[in-house]
Amino acid sequence: MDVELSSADVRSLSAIAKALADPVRVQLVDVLRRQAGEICVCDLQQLFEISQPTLSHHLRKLREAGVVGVIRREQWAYYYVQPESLEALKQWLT
Amino acid sequence: MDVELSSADVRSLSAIAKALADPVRVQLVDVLRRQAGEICVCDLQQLFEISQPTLSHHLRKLREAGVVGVIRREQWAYYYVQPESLEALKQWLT
DNA sequence: GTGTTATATTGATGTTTGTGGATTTACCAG
DNA sequence: CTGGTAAATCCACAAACATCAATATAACAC
Repeated sequence: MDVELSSADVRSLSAIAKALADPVRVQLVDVLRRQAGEICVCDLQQLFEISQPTLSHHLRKLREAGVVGVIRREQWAYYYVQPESLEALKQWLT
Repeated sequence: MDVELSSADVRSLSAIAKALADPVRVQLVDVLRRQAGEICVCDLQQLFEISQPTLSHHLRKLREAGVVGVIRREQWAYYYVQPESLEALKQWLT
């Protein structure tokens, strides 16, 4: 595509970039993408040396940007990457 | 590549994302990439409805992240995209 | 019901950010 | 040298952010 970005595009792209603008969140997305499936928050906790509220905060940021989704089963929450959001950024970078 | 990200990779990727985590900067990069050459700051001023110090601030952020470079000729400063930096992010997203 | 576990939210704190007015630096033209 | 212009830096301030302790919510086990 070669048309100008709409202001909606600009806002959307910068929002996705903002979601990735933290080392913890880049690593979270990396782990989730590698998994190619869902990961329980309880498992993420062991991979990151941050407090539980901080992890929850970062997952929320990613969720609000549409980068990840969550499904709750029983008492657990399973997160997964939503590839479309990252695809938009990738396309723009191409 | 399918190896784990090093902590340097993580920091580098999040730093580039951070540089793109603002609508003004996304638009700046978009304009610069479209141009496929150098653009004078004096021309950028007319495209953006922000003060000169604010524009300078955003260009500095992009510069510090290695996303853009600058060359000074006479009394003007010409900015250009450094594609390698964006390529790293794009590769990770792929 | 009580107790336990998983996750989210609240509240507080220190840090970073975006913004623009005022100033400075650097370069050019007389 | 003086005057003018381009761009960066300084300064202040409000808003957003990352972090974690404390608390709340929700689902399970008994």
